[in-house]
Amino acid sequence: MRLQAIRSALLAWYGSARRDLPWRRTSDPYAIWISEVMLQQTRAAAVIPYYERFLRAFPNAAALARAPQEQVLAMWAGLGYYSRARNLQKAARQIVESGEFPRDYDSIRALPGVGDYTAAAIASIAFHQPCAAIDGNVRRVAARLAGSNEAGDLPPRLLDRADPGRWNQAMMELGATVCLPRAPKCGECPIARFCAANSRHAQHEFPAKRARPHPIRLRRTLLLIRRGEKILFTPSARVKGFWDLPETIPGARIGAQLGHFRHTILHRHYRFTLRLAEAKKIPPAGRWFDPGQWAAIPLSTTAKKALRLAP
DNA sequence: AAAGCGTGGGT
DNA sequence: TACCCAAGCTT
Repeated sequence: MRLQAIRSALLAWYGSARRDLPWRRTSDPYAIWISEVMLQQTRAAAVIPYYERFLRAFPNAAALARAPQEQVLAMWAGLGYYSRARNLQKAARQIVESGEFPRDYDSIRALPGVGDYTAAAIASIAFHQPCAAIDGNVRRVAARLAGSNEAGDLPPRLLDRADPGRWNQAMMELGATVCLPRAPKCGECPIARFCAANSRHAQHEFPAKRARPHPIRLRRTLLLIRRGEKILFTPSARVKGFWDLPETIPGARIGAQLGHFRHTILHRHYRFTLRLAEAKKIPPAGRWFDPGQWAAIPLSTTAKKALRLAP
């Protein structure tokens, strides 16, 4: 494999074709860490507004460490995989405790919520350490390049030791914009001439696809219970740490149907019906929030969708 | 080590 | 509509 020729071709392409993403304008390890955690299993386009708001609210590890967890979850609401937000804050407290952001791969890897990929990304981008960051994009690019689903040794061999952070981002950018999972744009690919899969017209064979759990369809009713401007919320039955509209309240009088919406949580496909209701006795865990408070509390996505239907 | 964890955009 | 799957980590 012509490693140096591949490096030159990909880096030349990255120099001219990369997207302008906000986390590429910083060299602050804290900001790079936040962006990498937000990007776990999440598209760049979805991350951008969250990244900007989060850094404004919590500009450094100390600010994140001292914030109430409710405020951190409220900022994360809608981004998904909420254990990321809890781990982020746990890690921020460790960083403040230790006095500085960890600078080497092993110490970064030891932070809660940071696995092999994220540690390598931070170490290479923020600290110029020679670590290959291997995410889903890089695995796919490597598998096609080598024409094999056992190409795990390729990313570290290919890593550009002169600028590992830039190299890792170039590999991921190629996977995210050109070497796409279902319909790769091989005609636009700067390294197609080195690609074993492309030469055999076998791009679709890589990577091997995994089995998925079969979908489950569910129906649920949410209740809209008002007291003046305030609405009754209860702890979410689906997403830990979030507030949702109640589903059932003993003795409640169920009234008019206000609308429907769909919501999927992993393989569970819900169809929700929103109904007006009145309740004499409310559950002890219930709390009343008016619209002015909704931005400051962790509100589940189902509650947000339901409230859009409320007259 | 397989399974659980969210959501939204693309096809 | 239905399905795919994304800059993964934890237990």
